[in-house]
Amino acid sequence: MSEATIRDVARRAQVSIASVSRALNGLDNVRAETRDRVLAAASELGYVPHAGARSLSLARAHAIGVVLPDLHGEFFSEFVRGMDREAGRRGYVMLLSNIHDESEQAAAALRAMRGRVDGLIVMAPHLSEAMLRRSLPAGLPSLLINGPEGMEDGPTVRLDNDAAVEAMIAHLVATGRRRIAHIAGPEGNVDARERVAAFRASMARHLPDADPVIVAGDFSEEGGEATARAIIAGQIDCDAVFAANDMMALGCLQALRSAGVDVPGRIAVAGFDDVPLARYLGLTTMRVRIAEMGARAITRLIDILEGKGADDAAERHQAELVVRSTTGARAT
Amino acid sequence: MSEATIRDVARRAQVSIASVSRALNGLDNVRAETRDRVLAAASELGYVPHAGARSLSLARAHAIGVVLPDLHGEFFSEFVRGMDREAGRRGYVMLLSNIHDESEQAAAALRAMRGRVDGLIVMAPHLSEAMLRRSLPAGLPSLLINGPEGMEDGPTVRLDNDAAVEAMIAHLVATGRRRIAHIAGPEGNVDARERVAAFRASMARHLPDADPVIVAGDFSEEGGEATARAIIAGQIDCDAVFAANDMMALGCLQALRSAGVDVPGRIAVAGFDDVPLARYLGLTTMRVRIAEMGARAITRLIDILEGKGADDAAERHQAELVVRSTTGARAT
DNA sequence: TTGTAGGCGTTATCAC
DNA sequence: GTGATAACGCCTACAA
Repeated sequence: MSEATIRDVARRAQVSIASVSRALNGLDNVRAETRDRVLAAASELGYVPHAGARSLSLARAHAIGVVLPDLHGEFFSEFVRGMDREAGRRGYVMLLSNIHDESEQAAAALRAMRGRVDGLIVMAPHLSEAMLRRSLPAGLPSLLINGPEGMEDGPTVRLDNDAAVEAMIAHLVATGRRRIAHIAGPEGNVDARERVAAFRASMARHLPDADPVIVAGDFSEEGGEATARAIIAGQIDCDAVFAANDMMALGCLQALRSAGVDVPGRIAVAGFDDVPLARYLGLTTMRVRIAEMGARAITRLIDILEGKGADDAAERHQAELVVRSTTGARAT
Repeated sequence: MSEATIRDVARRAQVSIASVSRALNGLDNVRAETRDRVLAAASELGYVPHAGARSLSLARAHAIGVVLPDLHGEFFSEFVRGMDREAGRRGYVMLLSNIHDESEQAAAALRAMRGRVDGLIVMAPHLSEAMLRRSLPAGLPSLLINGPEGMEDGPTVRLDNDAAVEAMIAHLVATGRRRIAHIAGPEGNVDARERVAAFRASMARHLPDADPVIVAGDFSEEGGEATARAIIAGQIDCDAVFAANDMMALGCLQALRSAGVDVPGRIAVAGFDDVPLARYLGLTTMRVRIAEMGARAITRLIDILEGKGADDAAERHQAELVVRSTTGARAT
């Protein structure tokens, strides 16, 4: 019942455990015949090396810890898939952990990783820099994804929100929009903050005379619907809505249309992320290649772990403008 | 730089490592003053126990391995979230691994878990029984989710496809449908197979005179569209389509509607899973509470690990009929 | 109450 | 080429 150990294999093959280890790890200083005996014994016993013991002895777990906030749907699954694939390719396993809030629980999740992983990937758009510095285990190399500002002293991967927002504003302006409103994400979120700032900057560049309208939102459909109601009620005057994510854009889109507002005839609607729903409903948006970001994070972290040179770069990934039917030309 | 060990704490607190261990693990046979000295030393050094070493000595890793096929979107993320939450609550971490095909790679992924986890949760709707028996590590308790038939000798969680299909057929029949077509999923998939069989049985019960139409599909939108084309071309005569998952149902729905077919007036469309898109587009479907299934799997596995009695039950989870606008009354 | 020592399953450094 | 043996970091009898 209990698993065979290297000792059992040694006994059965009539050799020392040292030889078993050598044979199984493919070292060349073993006689061919010895190797065969060991291999045979191992397979007869169904022996599988104990990864825990192995990593203790090697001081290498061949595992990386991934700490994520509450992500949803395609975003989460694509991200994890990208990481898992790359990790698997390099011979690492992935230890996944969700953190839900700012509290102790996050620190605990990080602590629980010590001694089981060789490095950490942390996505924490809502954690503060102080919090992060306090709870990141000292000896563990870690890479931050979309982390808070001011943590660029270590390796980092993040979305280039400035370029993305600029691309969208340029598109809206090019298709004749002049009064563009932005639905922002939650304040605690770094991406949301960056997008608002980028929106301001971009608007100042393209439409210096316009007064940029910014509506508060929370990344949920409901936020978009509220904005739509305000537009319909005449409280917001705009000919385009650019939401900080797709769900808000879709909520807004649906509310506008069911109120009989012509989209894109009278008002253009655009989002951010390119969730499947966006494609399905023809929403213009910025596509984020999240699986790729995950894979890159893993690649860089493993490169660091395996000593392919220090790497403290702040890598920015570009989003891609996807024009669909919610931002066509405006009605004249 | 390199992490402090229990020895460093012992030295600093001027006690033996045994006392450190006792103090840190909350055993009561330590003098209060000793405990305080240890705690102080530990926190000064920022000491965090080495989980790997700990699990080697305890023979318990407090980790469970989760092996999944290629799942997508909300299905994957909800499932993982359900498991992660429950695991975290019980003090376990989750080791995630995707397997993509039937080959060696699956066996390797399972092997890589040995010595790092206490138990395994395997979701493998596409692996054969033989394959599974061959590669499941002997000494590792494992629980199968939606596994192949014939593996009910161990603990198991699966969807009750029979009841789900029966509920949907009953609903369709009750709303006046008589010629119901089923779009099946890929043949290698257990759920798809079960749904086809259940469809046959259910049809025989409700409409013994009807000749059940079954169209091949592959769980993708495209499969649904093909079916829609066949219907429009008159190759399939039906007044209702019940697809084995939502994506196919949605593909079919969209193709039908854009060809001007009245849904549900002329043809009713129903799916399976209740993905967010289904809710959004008003698709009638069977809701699968996947997070709950994940949580239950974790709960049961941990109960087994912690010796709360053996548990070889084959637990079936019920899906829930969600009636929306694609299956209203038919036009008369 | 505390400390010493052995063991968990490996790998690596020595001798031989 | 092979075999003892000392780590790796922790827990836990057993002794004191």
